Amino acid sequence: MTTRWLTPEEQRAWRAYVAGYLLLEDAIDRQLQQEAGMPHLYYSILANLSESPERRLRMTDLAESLKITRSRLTYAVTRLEKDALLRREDCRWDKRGSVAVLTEEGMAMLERLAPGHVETVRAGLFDRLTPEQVGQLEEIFTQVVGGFQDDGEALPEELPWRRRSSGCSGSP
Amino acid sequence: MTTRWLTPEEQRAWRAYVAGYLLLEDAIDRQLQQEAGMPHLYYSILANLSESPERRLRMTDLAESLKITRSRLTYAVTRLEKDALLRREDCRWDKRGSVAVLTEEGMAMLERLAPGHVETVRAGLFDRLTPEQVGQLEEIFTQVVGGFQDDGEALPEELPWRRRSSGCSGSP
DNA sequence: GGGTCTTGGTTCAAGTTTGAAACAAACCTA
DNA sequence: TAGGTTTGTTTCAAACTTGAACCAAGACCC
Repeated sequence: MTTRWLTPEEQRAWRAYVAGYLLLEDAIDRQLQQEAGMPHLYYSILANLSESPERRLRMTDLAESLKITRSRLTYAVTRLEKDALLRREDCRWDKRGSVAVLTEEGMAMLERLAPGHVETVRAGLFDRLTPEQVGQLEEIFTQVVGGFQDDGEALPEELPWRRRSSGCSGSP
Repeated sequence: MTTRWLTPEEQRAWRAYVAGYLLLEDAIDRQLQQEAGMPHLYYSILANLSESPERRLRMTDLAESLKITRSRLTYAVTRLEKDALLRREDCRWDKRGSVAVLTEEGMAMLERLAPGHVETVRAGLFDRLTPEQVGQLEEIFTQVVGGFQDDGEALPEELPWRRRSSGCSGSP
């Protein structure tokens, strides 16, 4: 089959989108870099941990939830651990595994950074959108994310009862 | 003033958006990397040049149009030049300037890559959206981009008649 | 003309990302 | 239970990005 090129509408949308996310990411990265010497992803790691039960998550689950590679996560976590914002612990039920745990310092850092970060996200995005557009944005990207889930796993949750829970909770 | 946190709707939209663009960028990068050993940005540089008059653009204009730093562009252009996909020429009207010019090889490469690239963008994004959503996406990100224009330049086009054209066209 | 400021572009070191390869533990199967 | 496969994670080198510092060359100003 011959290529289905983008329609003019799609082209315009694509260009706007690419320009927009570059500007937005840039603004966010710059803000966090200034405030804490840390890029957006690293903030997201801390934020993600802070919302998990006991503020801990297995590496693979964290990577999956953040949509990044394990290797990328390893590097980031090593750095954050060096900064004492989180620590690694061995998973007691699976000796291969390791879990990242947010430290008190990490939590404090997050609380310090959150207002400025939110402000940047607002200024760059939400303050420019109507409530309807916020809904549209969610809908659009939920569909996008959903699309990739299907691709990756062929049959999502093929064997639900075998899915290991992220596990490794409970204090040491 | 106390922080205006994100509403639940905004939070959901933000999460979906961040996850979505990571997956999308990843898919696009991976596809181009496989096909041509080149990340998305490098493809965009070639594409951008191919659409300019005489397939040439000044570095600064190119950087601005792509929303990236000059330094990042310098690095990318150096690499692409090494691959003979474009070449640098001196700007004759401004001895500081240099222009990137798409070569025949570059154009050929672009034509080879375009179908697969479009297919990836379609599969990841447009095939999952209704025509209305395409319009919404454009609207949303056009507003986002617009927002940043204002920030950067205070008064956009403050002195329109002084705006230098990208210039440096015409064959050597 | 000779400062001074701005603009266009590159360079450099430090930090990050990538994908493939390496490892080790866990799981399976005969 | 030994051998083979899968899974969880790290390591490594190569590529890319970042921001600050730098070097011209234009522009402005007296």
